[in-house]
Amino acid sequence: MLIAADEMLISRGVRLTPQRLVIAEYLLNTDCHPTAEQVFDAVANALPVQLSKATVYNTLNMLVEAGVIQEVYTEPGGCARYDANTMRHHHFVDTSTGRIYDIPFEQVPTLEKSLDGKYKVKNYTVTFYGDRAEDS
Amino acid sequence: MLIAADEMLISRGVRLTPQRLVIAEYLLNTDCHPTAEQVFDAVANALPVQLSKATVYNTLNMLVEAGVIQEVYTEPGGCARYDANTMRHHHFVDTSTGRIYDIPFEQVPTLEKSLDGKYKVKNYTVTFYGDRAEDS
DNA sequence: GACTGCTTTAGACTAACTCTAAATTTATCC
DNA sequence: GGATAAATTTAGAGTTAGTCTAAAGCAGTC
Ligand SMILES: [Mn+2]
Ligand SMILES: [Mn+2]
Ligand SMILES: [Zn+2]
Ligand SMILES: [Zn+2]
Repeated sequence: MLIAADEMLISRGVRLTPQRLVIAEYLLNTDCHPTAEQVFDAVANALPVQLSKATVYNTLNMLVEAGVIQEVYTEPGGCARYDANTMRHHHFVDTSTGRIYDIPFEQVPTLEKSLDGKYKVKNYTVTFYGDRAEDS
Repeated sequence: MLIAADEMLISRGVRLTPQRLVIAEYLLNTDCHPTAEQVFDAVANALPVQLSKATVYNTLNMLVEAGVIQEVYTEPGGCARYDANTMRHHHFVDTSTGRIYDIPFEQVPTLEKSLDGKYKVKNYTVTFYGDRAEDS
């Protein structure tokens, strides 16, 4: 069953528009970490009007601000990807397929405390690269 | 004392040109992880000729290929930074100054083994964000 | 129905590169 | 040293992933 985007947006104080609804609905129901371009392609023809790229970017930035999604960068020098998994988690990039998998935060030892007192760590990112077996 | 860029380049089979020499010399003697723009600004007037941005980018890519430097991305969506520290290491970004510090690899617990058998980890990156005290 | 304040749109603009084609430099051979 | 060939550099055009702008569309309020 689909996660209800309308309730999610309303609960975060975001005004509903058809554009916002389809974009949020798409993101809330995929785990494929799409780019802005991929979001545009996926939702454009679910709308009766011509969708603008500016609206896609504006909406994605809005959803990030509202805490509905996260912006993630997994490829050095690559473009932003969008992720409705807002739990703190890590990423694994399958370097042969390009697919991105979520790695639960608890599955990896915590690193905050590994730096000495000189560094006050507020946040950190871990991205793994390699091959994932059983790629179904 | 300065690290000798000419020997380093020759030993890697890179042809010497004045442009390559000043760029490599600059990078081998700083730990500030400069952007291409900053490299350009730092070396441009050490040369008797007009330096082209294309040469800076070409040379940086060359030095990466030759293993003399590393390209690192520490800010989400930000541009490439160049790093003559080619040891495997982590980065700490001071979010108030933007300065980037090297964190020795051994100072942080190894993460290769933390993922289950489904994932064959070939590489991973860890970037810390926060404040560094004693910022001299 | 007018006023107000979002929201959306097309397209101009930007930053960080990459590519191209011509000019310059460097290396090789005599 | 001079001819030739190959590599390098250069200015500027092109590209990609965005952001910004200004006008048009819509929604909620009086
Ligand atoms: Mn952004
Ligand atoms: Mn590159
Ligand atoms: Zn994710
Ligand atoms: Zn470094």
